[in-house]
Amino acid sequence: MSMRISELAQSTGVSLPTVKYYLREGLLPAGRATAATQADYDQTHVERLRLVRALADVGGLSLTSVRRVLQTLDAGDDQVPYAIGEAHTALGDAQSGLHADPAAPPLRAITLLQRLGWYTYDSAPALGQLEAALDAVDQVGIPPSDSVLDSYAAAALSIAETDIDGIPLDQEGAHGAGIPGGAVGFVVLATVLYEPILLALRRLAQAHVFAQRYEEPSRPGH
Amino acid sequence: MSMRISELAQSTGVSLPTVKYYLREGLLPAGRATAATQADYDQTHVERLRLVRALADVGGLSLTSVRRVLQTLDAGDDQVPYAIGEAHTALGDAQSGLHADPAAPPLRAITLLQRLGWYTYDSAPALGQLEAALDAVDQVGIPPSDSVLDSYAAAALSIAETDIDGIPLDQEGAHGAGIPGGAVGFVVLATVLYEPILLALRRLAQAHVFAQRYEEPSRPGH
DNA sequence: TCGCATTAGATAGTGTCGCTATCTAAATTA
DNA sequence: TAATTTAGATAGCGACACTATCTAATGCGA
Repeated sequence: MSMRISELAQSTGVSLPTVKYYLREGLLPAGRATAATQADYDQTHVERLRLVRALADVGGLSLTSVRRVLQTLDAGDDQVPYAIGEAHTALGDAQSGLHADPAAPPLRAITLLQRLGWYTYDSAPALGQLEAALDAVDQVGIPPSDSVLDSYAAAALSIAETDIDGIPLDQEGAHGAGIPGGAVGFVVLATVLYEPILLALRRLAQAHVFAQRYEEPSRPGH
Repeated sequence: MSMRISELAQSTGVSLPTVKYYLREGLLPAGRATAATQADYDQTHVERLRLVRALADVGGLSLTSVRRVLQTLDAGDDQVPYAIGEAHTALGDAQSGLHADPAAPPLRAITLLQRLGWYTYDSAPALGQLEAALDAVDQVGIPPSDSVLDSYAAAALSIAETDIDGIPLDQEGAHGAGIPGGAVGFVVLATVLYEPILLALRRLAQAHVFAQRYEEPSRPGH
């Protein structure tokens, strides 16, 4: 299904100048050139473009991080045991401006994981993120108790099991042709794109629990 | 404990020009003026400044969102039943660039909540966020099954219960003097600042589950 | 008391990010 | 053939979060 650049823009809702910009930035592969001023695009471009927008808008990644994720996806290294590591490396510390002192070892995070009995590999970017988050929260004066951390960890573990269960074992996944399948691809996408779902559900659950506990005839909200 | 602006900057690790910028932007209250070119700052300023940095850096909020959160905190409306609503309103859609069509009702989100039997109040910003996230994830080709959503929801519910349990019932909370206590304050801060902890734990849990399942004595061959 | 550093307050400049606009020459399509 | 579209290049723009500079007043130290 061949299309021109203007159709590609139209069918994804992305403006034409932006499509050109993504091409320049290497976020979208060039079309098949048919002449000096003409190129053909197809369904893979549509899917790739939608993926870029999803990672940027929903996942909140910078275009630099999007590019890194796409590279990991394209590498197609579908060795399941490495998928998580590669996924998290691709995401890097893109998630937030958490950096603390990258030199200092994330002691509190490591201590917590040991208490939980979780496997750790020291270079995990998430360790640094966890450490920075714990530090910040302490400084603000609302340090989570160990039991709160345990609750969070238990919930995180259950989510992670759901995530891992979802990994497609057949190499080429079910998703679109513009998006490499396999374990790495799935893990990257699920990690980033299910995140906002989880966060939204947490907030909705807060409202639900709240309503239940403080049930009153009059409605909250405004 | 009185201090000058340069000490305030020093003791928080924020550059002096940035402190002045925050003062201009209304993110930090002015010091007590002692003369035309002199003002005193104290511990509340230190705490407020740390809070601003935590919300911005760890929570990933824009300074505009930070200002909104601070206003909610300062309003000091500690009516427990409204805390969640106000907290989420203050956070608004600051979390990500999720906006979809704000006119269209978030049908899928509402349907999901009904299936879960969760209380909904229609204006919840999180509903729109959930809807946008679900849409995006579908378009990319990795739609979550109902059972995945149920798992996520169960985990979210358990986290929310932990969150609500943590609300200090005594009005003025235990945290610093620069940070209003009470239910609204706690909920706002816990919602934003525990988020990165949860996300980091999820990733670490993924690595843990992964390691357990694919445990192998030697490196897997090719 | 002299003199230098610090300060408040105002205004202007900087660098990054994610586009958006314009231009040219070639090719397509009507 | 004339109008439109395109690739490719270059330049501009608006938001954001600072950062720098200036002025006049003040503190504080010797």
